[in-house]
Amino acid sequence: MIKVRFAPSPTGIPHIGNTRTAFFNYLFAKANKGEFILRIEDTDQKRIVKGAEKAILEILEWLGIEHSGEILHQSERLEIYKKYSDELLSKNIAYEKDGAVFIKMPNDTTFEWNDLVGNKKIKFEGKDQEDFVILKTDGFPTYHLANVVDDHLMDITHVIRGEEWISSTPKHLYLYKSFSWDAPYFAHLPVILGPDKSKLSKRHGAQSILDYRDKGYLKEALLNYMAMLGWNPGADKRSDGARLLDKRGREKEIFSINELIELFSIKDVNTANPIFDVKKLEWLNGIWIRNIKDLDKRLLDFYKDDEEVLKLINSSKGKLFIEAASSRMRTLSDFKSLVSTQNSRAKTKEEKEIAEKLFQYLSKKLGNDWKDEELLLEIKNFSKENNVPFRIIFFLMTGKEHGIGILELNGIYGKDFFINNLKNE
RNA sequence: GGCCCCAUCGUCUAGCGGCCUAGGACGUCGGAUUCUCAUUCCGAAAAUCAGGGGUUCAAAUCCCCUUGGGGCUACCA
Repeated sequence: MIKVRFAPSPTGIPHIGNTRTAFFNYLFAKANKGEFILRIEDTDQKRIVKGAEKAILEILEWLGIEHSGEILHQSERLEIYKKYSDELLSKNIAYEKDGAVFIKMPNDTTFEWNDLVGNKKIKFEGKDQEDFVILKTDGFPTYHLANVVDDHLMDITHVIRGEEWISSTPKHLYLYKSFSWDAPYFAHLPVILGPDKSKLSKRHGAQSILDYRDKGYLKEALLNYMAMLGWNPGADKRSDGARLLDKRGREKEIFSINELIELFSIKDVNTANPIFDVKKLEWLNGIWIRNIKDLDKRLLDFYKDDEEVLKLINSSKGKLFIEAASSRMRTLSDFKSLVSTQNSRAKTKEEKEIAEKLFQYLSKKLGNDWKDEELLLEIKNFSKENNVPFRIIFFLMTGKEHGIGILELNGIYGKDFFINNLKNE
């Protein structure tokens, strides 16, 4: 049975790259009816960041990346690593120096494996390998030891991790060999780069999934985007060998989590480093906002601490607001400004005169009942007769330069809203 | 520096020897629809497939070199 793991170290809040690694492990497990476990690699006591583990769990939970079984902490398994370190010491594969345990790397061995990403052989010569520490003076193991021991003990079949681990894979291979254990399959995912082709970092704006969540991105969009960064469903998924197409006949790129699970294959992961493009993420988020069936619930959750917006959504007009706003949102945070009745700026003197004129005009033509069709017709007439561009009229009537349509606002607030704005200083 | 990975429009990518005068998407620019802004629709510009050598009847696709980018080079992961 296939078993994979996500093994973050709590030394910081995971960014898009780390999270994608977790997601690919999850997709791989799900796609193969396997198991996905979570292991916290807290072996570097000095670098542990308070709250990091909590953030990791929060991210996974929010995205719906569920693990099975207990969450293991390497810091609670020190005796185990000590035991295996001793074993290598007794086998003369390891030696002690300055109170730490080192592995003596053999010069005459070639370390080679077939990497699942790109399906290629990667080879390192023993002579290029330096001895390395497996047990530190503080009694904690290094990643190399703990990782190999745990992966073996937990029957991990596939190690899917970031490409930054390629260089240390020979160390791991040697450890497996020294313990006479079978090594798992390895799949090294290319790291995601920032717009300037450097490693993704704070400089590239909000970096953790939590930040994106707080900015109003949907998990569906984030997951969809992360999956498409460096992966795409190969044509071989279809019996006729054709590409997956959408309704318009274009290559499909909007995928639900279930579709991703169904289509995911590690063979289809790209070998090149993709660059994170927030523009495409925004576009995807807009698509998902317009397609998600429970937008109202998402908004309620997103604005759970915002009384004002909450009241609006829960009001009898809530549905109309959401409907009117949905095509105009790229993130959930757009909702608030969209439904706000706050004037975007003051009217100029000239605009005030037009507003008054428009008010008189509409009152005269429409009387007491401002019906949609007539309202629209009269606005157009006024626009034409007085040579006032529609965008000015929109501003005068709604108080904003752009936003939800006049007819939609008429349905929500009725004529008083417009009159107020026209009369408003 | 050494070792390793990578290389198709600005970006994400399709492509696995003939279907490629290289397709799609984001972004950009035009246009249509439209009550502003969006949405939706249509169209355009945008890659001599990093460069150079091979192999082959035929190469974006295979091989080599160069260049460029990335990773590792810690008693960090």
